[in-house]
Amino acid sequence: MLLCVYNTHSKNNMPNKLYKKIAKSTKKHPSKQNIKIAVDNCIFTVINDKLYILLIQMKKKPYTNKWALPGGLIGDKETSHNAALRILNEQTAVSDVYLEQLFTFDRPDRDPFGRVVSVAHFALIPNRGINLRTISKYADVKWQRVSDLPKLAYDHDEIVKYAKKRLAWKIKYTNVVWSLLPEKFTFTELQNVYETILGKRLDRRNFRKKFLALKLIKSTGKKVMRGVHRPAMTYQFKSREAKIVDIL
Amino acid sequence: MLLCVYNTHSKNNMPNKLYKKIAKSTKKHPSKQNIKIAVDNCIFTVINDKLYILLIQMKKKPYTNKWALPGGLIGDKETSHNAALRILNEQTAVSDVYLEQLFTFDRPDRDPFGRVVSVAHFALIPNRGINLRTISKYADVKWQRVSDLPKLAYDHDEIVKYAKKRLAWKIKYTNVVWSLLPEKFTFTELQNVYETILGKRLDRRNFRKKFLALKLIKSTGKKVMRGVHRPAMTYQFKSREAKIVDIL
DNA sequence: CCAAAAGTGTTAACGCTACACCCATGT
DNA sequence: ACATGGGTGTAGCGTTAACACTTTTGG
Repeated sequence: MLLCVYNTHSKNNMPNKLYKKIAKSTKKHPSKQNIKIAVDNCIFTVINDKLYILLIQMKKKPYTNKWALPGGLIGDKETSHNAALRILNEQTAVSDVYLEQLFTFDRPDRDPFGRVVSVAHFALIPNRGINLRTISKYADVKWQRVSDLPKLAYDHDEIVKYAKKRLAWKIKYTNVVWSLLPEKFTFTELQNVYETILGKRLDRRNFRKKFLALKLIKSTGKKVMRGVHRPAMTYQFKSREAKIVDIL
Repeated sequence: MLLCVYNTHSKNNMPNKLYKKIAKSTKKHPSKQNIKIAVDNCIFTVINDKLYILLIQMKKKPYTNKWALPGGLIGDKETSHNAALRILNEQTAVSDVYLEQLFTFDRPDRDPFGRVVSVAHFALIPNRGINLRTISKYADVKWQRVSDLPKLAYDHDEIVKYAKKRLAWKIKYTNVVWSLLPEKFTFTELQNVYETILGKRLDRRNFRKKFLALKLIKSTGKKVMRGVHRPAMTYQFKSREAKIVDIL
């Protein structure tokens, strides 16, 4: 099942005729404003019950070999949402993604190459055998444990900090967990995601009770072995769409 | 955050098609970007227990005489926050203001004059004898009841809709109410703000109990007459800073 | 038999909701 | 005296948090 999540602010009504009209009339804004606008993605996933974000390694000075969030300028006819999807696709080729606008970072000195305002985005993807690919612009790409982040380029430390907060909130008050999990998962796996993100242990019985009461997931009827012990029932989400539900 | 979820297996898989189109047309990073960046303010206040927002009346075509949110381009060395403050000041001359970034609206066709991305801001100000002033750029300025809004220019309807949601959330889960109230206020006034914003009536005793338990406000010791009935105690906030507290 | 995680209920404390009567004032 | 909003307490209910033993498997 392929899934794209769009927020309502990036409506899909962008007829090409309109682009042309816009292109023709762009001189009507008198200002000599010289600011570029970009997108940076904070992409989370869970691998072996640990939380990771995607980092790229930069080539250009003064950030040579520094790690940073993947990003890039927005196209003239592109929404920031689509720019974020495009950039996400450059590294991951995933399609099953939860994506939302995070915050716009605009300190005038945040980019040494000139004034660039960044519309940071926040993505959650399940770790289903994603093949990372490095594009020529970057030296490398990798998944980095969130609990062990290096100092990042630009103001990306700040963006990640903000994104972590948003993630903790999201997971508590919405059902976005589905976007971090494989299609079938055990209750322990589900709980581990919560414990990792919230940074605290939860009572197994209470967690199970509460989560089942939300009626978001159903048993698949199949059990799975996850080690030398009793097999665990697997579950799946009944529906994969964004909802606001008070979870924990 | 409002979300639309599209399943690409379904018949009407607009997003996926659109995504591919965009991905193709903007594959390479745009070297020369022609996008302006602006700020729009959604400024709330409470007057006589009713919720209002500040609107300006436009002069230029095609929006002549239409109402809109006050806004303007960001200066080359200015943060969007400061731009929002500057613009707020053009109309209101208030200093006691709660201001935060709301969302970045970036539909390519949102501005008929050219591509302008707007970092919408959200402001709450107390109604302490604010004198509105119209600047020459606009035909007029006014406070407009939120329950009775005209159709606005650009995508400002959408911005206001989003801001109203954010306000309802903020008032429930943080202590920002202080920014909508005068220094001293009665419990009924406080409750009226909540009822107006949440759009429902609240039980007087429970509201009082709950709010007092938060220990955010204290009695001033002075009573005030608000009509032909028993005088009411006035209260004030102990501290006027942003906190997250579960209120209602 | 042992280790290791899966699975399962009950109780006590707390918080929330619902609800009705007296008080202080100006006319 | 009366109309108007100000001010107050309690009881029932539902939700949450704390807590321990049995089951299933592979080695």
